[in-house]
Amino acid sequence: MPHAHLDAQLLTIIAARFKVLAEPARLLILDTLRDAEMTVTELVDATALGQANLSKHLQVLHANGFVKRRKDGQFTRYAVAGRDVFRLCDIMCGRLDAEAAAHRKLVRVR
Amino acid sequence: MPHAHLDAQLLTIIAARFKVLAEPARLLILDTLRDAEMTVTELVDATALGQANLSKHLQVLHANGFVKRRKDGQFTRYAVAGRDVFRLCDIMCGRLDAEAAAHRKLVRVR
DNA sequence: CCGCGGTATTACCATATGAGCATACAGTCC
DNA sequence: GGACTGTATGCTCATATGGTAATACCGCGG
Repeated sequence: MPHAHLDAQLLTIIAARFKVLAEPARLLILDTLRDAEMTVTELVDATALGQANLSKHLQVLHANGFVKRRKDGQFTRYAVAGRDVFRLCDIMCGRLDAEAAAHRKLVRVR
Repeated sequence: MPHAHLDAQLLTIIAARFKVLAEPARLLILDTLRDAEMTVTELVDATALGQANLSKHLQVLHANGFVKRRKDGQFTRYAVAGRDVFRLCDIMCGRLDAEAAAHRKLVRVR
């Protein structure tokens, strides 16, 4: 059967989620957290982002369910909430690869 | 083996791609084009977006490889370039479903 | 209790971008 | 060629948002 079209309101919500990932800094944070739980300070060191900036991005990521956090004394330890984020990035990268290949084919007509 | 971390420049490119999808209007366009090739005017009717606005969004979608276009006389017929866009949306929707379910579980403690 | 390190928040600026209008451009038919 | 339809492009405005500095908050150790 044909696909049911999406409601306008749902589209807005989905767009908002994509917007969270539409930011190099946030992708960097997610990539840095890929295999390890880290504190904010550790992230500051690892990413070279400002502390306030980082903290705000972490709030956004958390509010949208991309990272989970855990209070540990005076520290806050962040980790990615699920692997599907990376699946999204992988698909995007796949698109980039395909385009790059197509480009090469156009340029080098051998 | 552990995953290789992504280059900052690549992250910027990926973010730019996500940004294209971070817009309800563009998602609406893609959804409208899901199963059919359409002209700009048809899209204006189907989406209730302004013509100029629509045309600009189509340029963005095309520049980023999400739609392909075909000149047909004085018409320009647009179509989705690949199905992977919908895979991206499906993953996002899956996330939303999971959160909704978790919410219900929290609210209705039965 | 007080200072301190770790984190979150607020205020501010600069920038980016979506919407809409007007207009330019292109192809078709008379 | 001129009028008309279809599409793209500039321009302007309003808004949203990322970066940063200053500061508030919070838990811990002395």
